[in-house]
Amino acid sequence: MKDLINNIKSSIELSTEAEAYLFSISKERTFSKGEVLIRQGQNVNSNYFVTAGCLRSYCVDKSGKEHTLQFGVKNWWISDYIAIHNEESATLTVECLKESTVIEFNAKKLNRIYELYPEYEPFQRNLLERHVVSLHKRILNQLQLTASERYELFLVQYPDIELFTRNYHIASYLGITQESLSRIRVEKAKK
Amino acid sequence: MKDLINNIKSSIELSTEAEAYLFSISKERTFSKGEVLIRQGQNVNSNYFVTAGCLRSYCVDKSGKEHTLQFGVKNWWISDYIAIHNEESATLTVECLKESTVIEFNAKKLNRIYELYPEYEPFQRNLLERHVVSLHKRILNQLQLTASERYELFLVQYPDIELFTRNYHIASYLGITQESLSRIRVEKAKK
DNA sequence: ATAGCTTCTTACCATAGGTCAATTTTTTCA
DNA sequence: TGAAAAAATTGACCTATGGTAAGAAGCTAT
Repeated sequence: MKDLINNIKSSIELSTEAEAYLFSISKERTFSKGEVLIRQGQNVNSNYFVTAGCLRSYCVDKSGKEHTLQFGVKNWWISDYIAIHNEESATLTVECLKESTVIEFNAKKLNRIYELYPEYEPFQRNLLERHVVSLHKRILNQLQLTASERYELFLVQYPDIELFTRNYHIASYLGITQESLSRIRVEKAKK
Repeated sequence: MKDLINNIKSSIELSTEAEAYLFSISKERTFSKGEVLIRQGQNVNSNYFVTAGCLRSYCVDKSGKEHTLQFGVKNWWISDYIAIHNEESATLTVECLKESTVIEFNAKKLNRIYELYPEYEPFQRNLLERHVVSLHKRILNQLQLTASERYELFLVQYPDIELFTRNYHIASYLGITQESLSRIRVEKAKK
């Protein structure tokens, strides 16, 4: 929880009251590899701030294939924002890829922080702006790069993630099959 | 400009002072087909709210291919948010696809509205949240749908856009070539 | 340590979509 | 309105990536 408070305080001034509120609506939790935090189809009540470990959010299409939307690593937030924003049940599943510690927020209560402590707004705005920028970049990369270029870039963006992800986690993030990723790795090793 | 004020007032309460500030940092402008509002490589000073018409933002890759990031239609904002947020020169070009009316904001001055009139924050937060949600959906669609499924979805999302876009505008948004889009249309017509 | 999973690799073939080039259609504007 | 330019279509061929299936390698739990 300290991690998050520091993270927030590095960009805005947070009153003791607001800090106390954040405490009161959250809970530090630890999940082990394979555990599911949010399950496609069920209600989404939580928004998670990752303090350690690695998680991912993905959806499963009609043919059963998984598609990874996001990896959640230290100091990132993860949840199903489509569901939260539209007040629908989850379109995504969030699962834990290695032992992780997160701060679980009640999404509805977190959303009330803006009325209660408007000082929090700039923090969230900055977060959302950065998120939009990274999504824009991801879309442009998907449009213009080949699979192996996307993989190279992925390795730069998430340097250690290969240590605790399965091949198909990465492949399904890049938009290719695990077999193709395997072939790409072989080609890369040849050089 | 009325359009925008109404748009804002439909979700938040806006003081007369804040309204006056918005007026003071913006200017209604009209662009005709083919005009460029922001050019890749140059400085980005503006953020545009579209009141009529249609624009698009795109980047050009090393091999000269264009990739459309976004279409800007009535009541949407368009600019190069990568450049604005990172304070870099433009990675995108924004061009006008048909005669359009926009409200041009000075991006830096618009950014000061949060200190001056914090009441504006919830409006922007809602906008950013919706934007994030639509980008998440777009990424998931790109990962799981075929080219022709993406085209069908596109037609639902932007019903009238085919009237004033070129084939390759749409193709480069969907991540295919214009030739492929042409073939997809032929197949669709056969049914 | 080893049985039993899960994941990864590899080989072969299939296919969606890309490339190039010629032709037709549409748009633009003098 | 009609010539020139731009865009769209089409055909022949190509390539990156997918699908399937079998075997190899890695984990996990007793």
